Amino acid sequence: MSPPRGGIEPSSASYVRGSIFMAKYPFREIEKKWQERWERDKTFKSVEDPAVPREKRRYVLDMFPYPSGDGLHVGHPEGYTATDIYCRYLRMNGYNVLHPMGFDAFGLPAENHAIKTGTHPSVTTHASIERFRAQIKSLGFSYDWDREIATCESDYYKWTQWIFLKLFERGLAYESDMPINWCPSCKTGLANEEVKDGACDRCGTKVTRKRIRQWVLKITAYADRLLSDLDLVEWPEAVKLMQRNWIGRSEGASVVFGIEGGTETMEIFTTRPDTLFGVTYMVLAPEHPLVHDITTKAQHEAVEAYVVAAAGKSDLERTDLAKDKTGVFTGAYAINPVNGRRIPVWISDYVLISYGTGAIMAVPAHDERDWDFAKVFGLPILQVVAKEGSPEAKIGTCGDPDECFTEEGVAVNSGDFSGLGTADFKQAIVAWLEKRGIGKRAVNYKLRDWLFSRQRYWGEPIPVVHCPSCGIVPLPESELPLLLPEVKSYAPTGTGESPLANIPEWVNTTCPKCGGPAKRETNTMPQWAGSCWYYLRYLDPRNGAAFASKESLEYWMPVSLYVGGAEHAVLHLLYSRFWHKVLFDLGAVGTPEPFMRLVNQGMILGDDNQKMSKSRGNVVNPDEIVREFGADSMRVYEMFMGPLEVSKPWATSGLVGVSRFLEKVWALGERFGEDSASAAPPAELRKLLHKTIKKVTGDTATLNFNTAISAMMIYANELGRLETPPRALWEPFVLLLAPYAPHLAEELWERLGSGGPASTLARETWPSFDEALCADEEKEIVVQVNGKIRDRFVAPAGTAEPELQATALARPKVKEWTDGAVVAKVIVVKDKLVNIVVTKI
RNA sequence: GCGAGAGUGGUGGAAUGGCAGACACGCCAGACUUAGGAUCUGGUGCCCCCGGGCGUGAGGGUUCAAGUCCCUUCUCUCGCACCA
Repeated sequence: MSPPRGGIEPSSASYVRGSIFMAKYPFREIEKKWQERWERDKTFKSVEDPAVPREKRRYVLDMFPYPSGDGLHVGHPEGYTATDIYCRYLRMNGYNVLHPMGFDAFGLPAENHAIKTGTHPSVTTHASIERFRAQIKSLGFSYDWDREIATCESDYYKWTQWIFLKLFERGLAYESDMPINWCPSCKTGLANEEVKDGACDRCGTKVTRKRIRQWVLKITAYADRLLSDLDLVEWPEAVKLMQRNWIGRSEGASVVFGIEGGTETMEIFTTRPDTLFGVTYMVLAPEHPLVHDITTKAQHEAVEAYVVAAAGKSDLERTDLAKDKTGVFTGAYAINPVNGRRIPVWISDYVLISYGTGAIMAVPAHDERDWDFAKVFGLPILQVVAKEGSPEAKIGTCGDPDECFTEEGVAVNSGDFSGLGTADFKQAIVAWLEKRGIGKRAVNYKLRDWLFSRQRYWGEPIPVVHCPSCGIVPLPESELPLLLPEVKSYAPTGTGESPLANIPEWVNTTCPKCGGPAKRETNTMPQWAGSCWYYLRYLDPRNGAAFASKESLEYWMPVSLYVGGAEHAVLHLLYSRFWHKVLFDLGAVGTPEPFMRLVNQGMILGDDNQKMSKSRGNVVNPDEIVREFGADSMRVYEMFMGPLEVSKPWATSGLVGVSRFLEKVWALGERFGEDSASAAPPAELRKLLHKTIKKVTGDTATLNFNTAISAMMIYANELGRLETPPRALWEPFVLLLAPYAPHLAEELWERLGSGGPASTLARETWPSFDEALCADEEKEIVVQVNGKIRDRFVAPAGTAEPELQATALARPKVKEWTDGAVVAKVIVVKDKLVNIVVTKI
């Protein structure tokens, strides 16, 4: 292939129609050629070679995409490019690398599109997958495509269903008919994690409350391990913190209060058992079962009205912090176990039925929310904690407080406990309560069980049947996969029933246990189900007997590096960890955590610094970029924009700069000729080469791609100054560039005559550097007087401090600043600087 | 409100406590050119009496030396938000 030089005819393949831009190098031919060759030769196929020691294996994973109808946007390739560069770098360093790609293919967008257009979601999903795959391939990523998976394929979701059965067997999947978050637009229930600011995370519609039968996964049973095992993984602290906050562990005590004149008792959870003497009222959530039992006749009507009103409110209305507290007195009184005091029991929607016991002891003096409530209803406020060292703390008693004090301090007005510090009091009172059997140490979590069923069509059917005589019966494993049936209408019913409920021939079945007539479960699984374990299927994607063989699990797991967007910090990453731990307990996987290291790539914003969106009209289409500038330019630009982890705006002008760099490299390759082989490399450039190898090696290994590219640009610029680049300076550079611009590098490598038609540089040895050559023989020494730079001179590297000091002090320019002053101190930093501290006379 | 992160030229961004602004875009000047989002060379933080002075959101502090460490404060982004 002889590239055109100078003028290019419009008919040339390098001419891009609709653009006045003309490439100097034929990236389109080059990229096509190498992509075809990699595919033909299966260059990036991963094999479990037992000869490769464990420390030379890496599993590098991208968060797989949901193939939407819109195709890829420029944000997708950012993470994919990062992992691809890293994988190519690892292979050149002798690692055996597993780097797969697949598709998260069940989900609502395809189903909604199907309803609108009448095309089956399976058809649109497969079309989208085709499109995504082609787009991803156009960027030249080194995936092992033989391991591609799609979560909507029955040989994949067979194992999603299998894992569900395991969860069910272990009592981790159960039915419930609690009120749930319901999205009226998506017409399905949502998990807590899918609700953001009271709205559906997907479509933004305000969620309502609905009571329907649901499948729920007992993720709370793993709360403690999900929390503590965060210490095992190398993840961004921000993500760990988000998960810790989401799990929300809090330690305290549960305390039982008796009800006056009755046998009922009321259990509450508190993190401040040291404030028990300050309880002036109690509050039950409106849904609390005790409400009906203890409400007095006189209060019955008011209470009933409040309960009905609360039930009709959305969570958002109930949890709006700005609104005033509301509530109703039940007429009942509880007895404070620590002092026998009689305290009124109220109901209010500021107490949540789903946390703790759904009931609280109210200590208005030391809790903002109780304070607000007490102020609204004129309830007494009794201070029982005083600031350490305050006069109240000393005398152990005090008057009415005029503000709420929520910090720790010293107990007052607390009987024998007065004078104790908060921490000591907590220990003492828990012991006191435990001795009397009316309370104990307790731990509570914000984390709720995971609402797992969706009232929609395009998802994995839940593999259980409902039998009138046997109850809920799981399908035997041999009946998996339970296929998603073809339907004529997959429109959601909106009633809380899945469209599957309308297919009698599918719903009506026989009970696997008793053989009698039974009905299939008609809810489907949420989109998260398939993505919970896909990283395991890549290990052994065609295995019909297990989700993955023991050998493949043992060979590759855990994932060494996982790259994806921060939006999954809680959702996918928490769910996935949960399933993995269940599989670990089953002995099905060998590691407690799936993803050892996690990196979140930053978002690529539009050139207006706003989130890319169709409505803003600032979306950049990667296809156009690849067509006009080539995949290599796209890859290198996305990595050159800035650090991987931060958000940064797209600027096509910046892309042009990168494109020019690659063109310069191509032109350098053109200049490389016969005489290059023997040309002696200039010493300075040889040093620069070794410095560049060192910099690019270090920066690639640590994913600091932007500075690695900068180093390569500097080197290419210097190399460009030479008449003919010597081979010894050129070859290693081509290898350094290879992970970043693989198509261009392969072509240049081939032109170097390095191999036959089947060859590739994908497994060539990464260049090494000579540390001695990276060091400068001469150093520029900066001379400061009182911290300001006044002069500089060159000294041999390693010159001793006293010598540097003497040289600096003798410099005429320095003397101008030190004359007529007393040199108080001289600081010398070897190879760097001399700072002369003077005091004026 | 609570928690986390970030503020550096006209722009994206570089800087183990030791030359602030690498690299790139843009801009200016020149060269080459029928032409150009082409190429090459040089310049480009601000002010200036051309000696120098000032500069990393603002204000303080530690240090011989601070973009970097500490305190205060402002702004922006993200997460959580009556979880007792």
